[in-house]
Amino acid sequence: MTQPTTDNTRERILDQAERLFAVKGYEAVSIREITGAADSNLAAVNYHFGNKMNLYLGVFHERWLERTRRIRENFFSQLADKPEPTVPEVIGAMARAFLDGPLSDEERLHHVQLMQRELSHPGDALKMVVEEVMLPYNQQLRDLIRPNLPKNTDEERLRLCIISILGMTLYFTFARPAVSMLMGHDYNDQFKSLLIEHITSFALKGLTALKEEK
Amino acid sequence: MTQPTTDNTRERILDQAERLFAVKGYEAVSIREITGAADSNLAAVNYHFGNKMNLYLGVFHERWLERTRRIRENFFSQLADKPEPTVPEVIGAMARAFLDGPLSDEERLHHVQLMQRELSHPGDALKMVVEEVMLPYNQQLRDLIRPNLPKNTDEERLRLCIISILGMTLYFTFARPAVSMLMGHDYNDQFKSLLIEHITSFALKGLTALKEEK
DNA sequence: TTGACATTCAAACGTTCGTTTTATACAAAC
DNA sequence: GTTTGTATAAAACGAACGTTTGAATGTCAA
Repeated sequence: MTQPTTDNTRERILDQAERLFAVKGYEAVSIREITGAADSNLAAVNYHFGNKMNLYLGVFHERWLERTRRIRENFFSQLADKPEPTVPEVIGAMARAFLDGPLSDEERLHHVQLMQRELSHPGDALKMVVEEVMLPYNQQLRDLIRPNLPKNTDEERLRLCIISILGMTLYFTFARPAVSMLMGHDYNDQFKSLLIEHITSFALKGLTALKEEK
Repeated sequence: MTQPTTDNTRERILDQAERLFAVKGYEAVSIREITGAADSNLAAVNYHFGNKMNLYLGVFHERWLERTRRIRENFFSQLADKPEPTVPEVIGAMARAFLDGPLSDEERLHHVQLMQRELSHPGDALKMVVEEVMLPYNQQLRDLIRPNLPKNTDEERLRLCIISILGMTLYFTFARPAVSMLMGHDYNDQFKSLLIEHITSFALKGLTALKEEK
């Protein structure tokens, strides 16, 4: 083989780093723990990524962004055969893409946990998360929904609605342990369906608030 | 004076520990940083609290719970002269209690950040947060709202609505930097008013989804 | 004044951390 | 065959960590 395994170690480190950073947080994970889980040498992190923070940013650039792309693709594929999707179709597609989409339960949790960490404790990755992901996705959602709203709909209020819907969806993902305790049962398939249903109908009704401004 | 300052050091440590734990997270803060900010000796933490984790739990028990109590009091005082408050009055009071209530901007941020950290990365304080605060508060909100809903309203769906409204409200607090970037301006008084208005109207409309179940 | 107790302090404990260094293995290039 | 470059390995670095120790200080009752 010419290129047998160019960089298997690097990929294994990224995998384990994403998992551990998501579960425990940046400071709570040591390089030794990551390289141990990745079956590689301690110095491999510094060889492939320079230092720990660069590995953290690498997780976002080479893993997290990829997951984001898959969620977005799933979202648009749900609307592919609908040239002019209705609002409930858009909202439903978004809820399904996040809660029942292309990611496994574990992947989805890690994905949102990493994002969550940057949102509540802004670090070096927040700018990228907002500018490269949240801003364009928010705008796409607005553009899909706006044709179905009154022409004089306030742009600022529409933005707040989109943020609310996404925030609600994220909340049901990363606060899963608390939600389970509050609801009295865990996240089985039936409950996930109920969640998607709830988010869709609640958000759909919430959006009607836009039609009643003075 | 008989009891001049029984334990001033202990209180200063709790103050600084809450601030630093909220801003940086548990693992990112060292005992040396806390005692330095509190102008006390390094060993004071271990003398007054035993160890670092006990100090963290102490922050929740002796600071965070107190803040929760003040928010709840503010909420109920808004409804004090209304024996049978309407749904918009309840929702509005909740949004104001969280976003414009008795806490300073800094206090509110720290309060929600601490809570947020436990929700997204469950630790030893999550059980207390959910059982002593979220469960009773959720129930009180449900009891206030239910009289104004159809009698056959599904209890489970109502719970989901309450969680959604609280989640939305929390989201606008702890994700403030991201929201600012998405909205294009910062959290001044005018924007906070707009937020309260938005949350109230969006949640009110969202609740109407409960009336249309099969 | 003495004794007992509570609190503060400086110093050190052993451990773990991120990072660096040095050496080794192995491929392709000359 | 030698050189060059890439990847992994073991060992060590100084710094910072949480925690413990034992002496010093202050307070109040006897």
